[in-house]
Amino acid sequence: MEVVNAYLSGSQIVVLSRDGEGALVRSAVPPEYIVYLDAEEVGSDFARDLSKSRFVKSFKREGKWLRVGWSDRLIRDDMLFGRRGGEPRPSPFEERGIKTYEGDVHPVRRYLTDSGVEIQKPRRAYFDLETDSRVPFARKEEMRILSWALVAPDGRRWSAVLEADEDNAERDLIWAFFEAAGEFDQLLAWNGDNFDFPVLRARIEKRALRVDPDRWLWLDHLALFKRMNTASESGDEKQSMKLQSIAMALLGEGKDDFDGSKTWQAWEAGGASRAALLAYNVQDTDLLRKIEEKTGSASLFDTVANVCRVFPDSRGLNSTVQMDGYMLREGLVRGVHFPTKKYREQVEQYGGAYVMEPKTQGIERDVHVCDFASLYPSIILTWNMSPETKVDVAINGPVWEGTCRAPSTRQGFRVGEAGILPDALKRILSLRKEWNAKKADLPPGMLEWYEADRRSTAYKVVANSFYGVIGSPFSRFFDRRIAESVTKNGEWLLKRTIEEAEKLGMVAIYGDTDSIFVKNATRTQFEEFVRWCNEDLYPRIVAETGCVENHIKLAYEKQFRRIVFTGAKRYAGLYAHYKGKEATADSKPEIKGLEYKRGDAALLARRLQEKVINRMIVEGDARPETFREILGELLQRVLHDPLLIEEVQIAKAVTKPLKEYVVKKKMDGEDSSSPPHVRVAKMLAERGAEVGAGTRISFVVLDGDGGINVAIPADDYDGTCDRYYLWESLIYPPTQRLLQAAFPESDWVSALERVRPPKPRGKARKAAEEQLGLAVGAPRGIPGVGDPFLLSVAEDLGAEDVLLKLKEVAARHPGGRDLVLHVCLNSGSVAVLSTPLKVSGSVAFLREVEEVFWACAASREWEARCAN
DNA sequence: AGCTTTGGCTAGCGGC
DNA sequence: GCCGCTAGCCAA
Repeated sequence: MEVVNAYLSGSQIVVLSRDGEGALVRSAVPPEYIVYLDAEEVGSDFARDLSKSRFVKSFKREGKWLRVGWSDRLIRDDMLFGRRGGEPRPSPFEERGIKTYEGDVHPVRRYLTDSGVEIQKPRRAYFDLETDSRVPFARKEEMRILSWALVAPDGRRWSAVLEADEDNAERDLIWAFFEAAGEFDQLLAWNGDNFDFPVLRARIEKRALRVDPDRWLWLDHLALFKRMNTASESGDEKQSMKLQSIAMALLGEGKDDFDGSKTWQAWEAGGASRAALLAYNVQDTDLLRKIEEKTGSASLFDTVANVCRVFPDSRGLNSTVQMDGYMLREGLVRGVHFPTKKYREQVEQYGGAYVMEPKTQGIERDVHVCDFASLYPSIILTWNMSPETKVDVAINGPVWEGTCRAPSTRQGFRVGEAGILPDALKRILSLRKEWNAKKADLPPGMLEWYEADRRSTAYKVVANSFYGVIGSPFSRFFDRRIAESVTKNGEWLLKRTIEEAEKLGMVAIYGDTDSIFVKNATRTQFEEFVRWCNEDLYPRIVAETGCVENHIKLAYEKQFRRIVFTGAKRYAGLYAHYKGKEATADSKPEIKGLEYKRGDAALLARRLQEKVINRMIVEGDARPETFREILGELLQRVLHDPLLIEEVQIAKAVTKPLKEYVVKKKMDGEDSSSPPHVRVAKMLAERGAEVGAGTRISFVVLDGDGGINVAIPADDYDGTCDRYYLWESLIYPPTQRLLQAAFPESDWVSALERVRPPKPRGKARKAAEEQLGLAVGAPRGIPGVGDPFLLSVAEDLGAEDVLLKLKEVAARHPGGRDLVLHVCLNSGSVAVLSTPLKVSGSVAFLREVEEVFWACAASREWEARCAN
């Protein structure tokens, strides 16, 4: 039997499936709250008590197991977790020291597992809601839906707009949506988990619509995209997760001039304006269809869901859920059950992989790289790691008969019969092979070819998630000892391999988790080394730890013609060949970890790094002058030219609700500052923007000169920012580190590191301050209302020029009239004093003033330096 | 409420 | 200027 959805509804599980004609068929099964117990552990007396208990609805012996069904969920919670009332107390099983198995498993999961039904491919549709922009998400119960659009994969589309600002009209609108959605099983919306889905549920309730939303599989397209699209080239693609940005990067379309924050106004205006709202709504929804057409993520996920026997909705995206689905069935078939999942307090971390600190000097040439094929899965297979094969063994001395021992953790495992985890892994990997073979037999591009390709990828996804799930304290399969044995065996294999390479005169300059970078070897020597490792070394050393199978395999992956490291996990290199295929003249460099790859680096920083990498790594230019020239040119631009917001902003996500950012108290009792992106996030939230966990905050630093940086939302950018900060903190350091690593003998520090002219001090400052009647040490940073504000004092700047420019700025600024600006000329010194009336309005003005001032200072400074 | 892991780098803040 | 700490992102 095949099932497209199943959910608890009242006192039954509603099961939906599509028949041969595609019609939706409903059936119902009773929900079961089951716990498995080890019969021997329970003993006959307690077993009899249980079987007679009024809380127990079903009682069955299944081999060594007792299968006990509770009368309902509350009884289950009470019996297993001691959850009734407020006071936690030990459960009857805990009191007797009896382990329970799978007691937490949800009735729908239980039904899917026990019945062995197949998960059908759902009929998919995409949708998007437009809602009243005046209402924040927090009050979604009052958030009127203005329009909706629904698009099918074949391009058919439905949409509707609110007729009147009345409850009945909205009721009709929502009703029409569910009528259109009726022929589909799975509904996707961008960021649906955090917006469209909860809004729709809230409005169904508010308008008392007789619709059961559980009848559909709700899948957040953004969450799907994030999970499935892991490959990304540069930081450019990580700037924004907004639908329009992703569509732009992926499809080259999507930018719409409609202002999403003004939906209410658009609707209220009626006529063409309301039509534009709906058109925008439909167009956005169609982007989802196009994104899927391009990526195939949802199709792949359908396949993963089918393999794991989970439903393809947002919940099913979680690895723990997928593994639960796969393994519970696997266990049932083999007569194995897994522990009940309980809430866990934070648990201690375990040790992970080995990362070598790069041992390089400048740009290295001809570096060979090998890596282990699927290292963690092959370790689990080789050492037969599984909860039920785990066994205590002697820590020292010979390995016991019938067991193997992880060399670092000294954890033992029985060998011979495959454990349930390795067995499942083996099946998954062999299925992957099968589908790969089928794929190879089919003409590429055929429907069946795509399906085979997705199957193969789906099995790979599941196999790769095994280790992570074993290491997760939130998973049923969590086993710290096994997880640590996996990582530490990896370390052991990596270090043993390095040792052997170095015995042969090669030099390992870097390695991370499963890879080794080697120099002082020819291609043939390295090939030979890898072959020897596979044929001789691994079978031998693995057998010495008691293993009876060896799945460890090393592969010669690539050779770098040139490569430079700035530290662990950070490098840029150019291939000589990749898997034996020679690089061509237009081969792109491989860049890892550098700011170029990071979504939280300023665009100017990424572009500079890219340019320098291309020059020194791709083109092989090794003259420091080349780079000094590039740097000098950019510095001039950064200090003097107009800069676009995209070039200067930084974007960072807040990872939790704003309230949860703990504000520490300083020694003086004052609150300490949050990170800049959090401060800006709070500003935006105050203005009414939706800022939740995961929201990316784009901001610009106006003043990064000591103390706490002054940052503003990118939307407030008016062309002014702290250009010295921009250069000294954001743009130059990433490239400086790269150049320092590549050309260690050159000096990349003194000349360009500090470009901010020194603040005047001593006599010049004092004179100006006296002249202005200011106390020494006037307030820094953004002043409060009415505070006198000493911006800067400097010597010998061509004071007349400065004054002229300042007047221009004052005249241009709308709030200039309210701002008292004093410019003091005193024997060649200039001081600017301002009394802002309203901080928010005056900040930009003040910054512009300061900008002018320092620009003059900087050009002097720069000229002086160039002359030297 | 639900959650795949650990290792490493960098920036910002506060305290000395 | 250094160090401890938080935070975010990336490599594997």
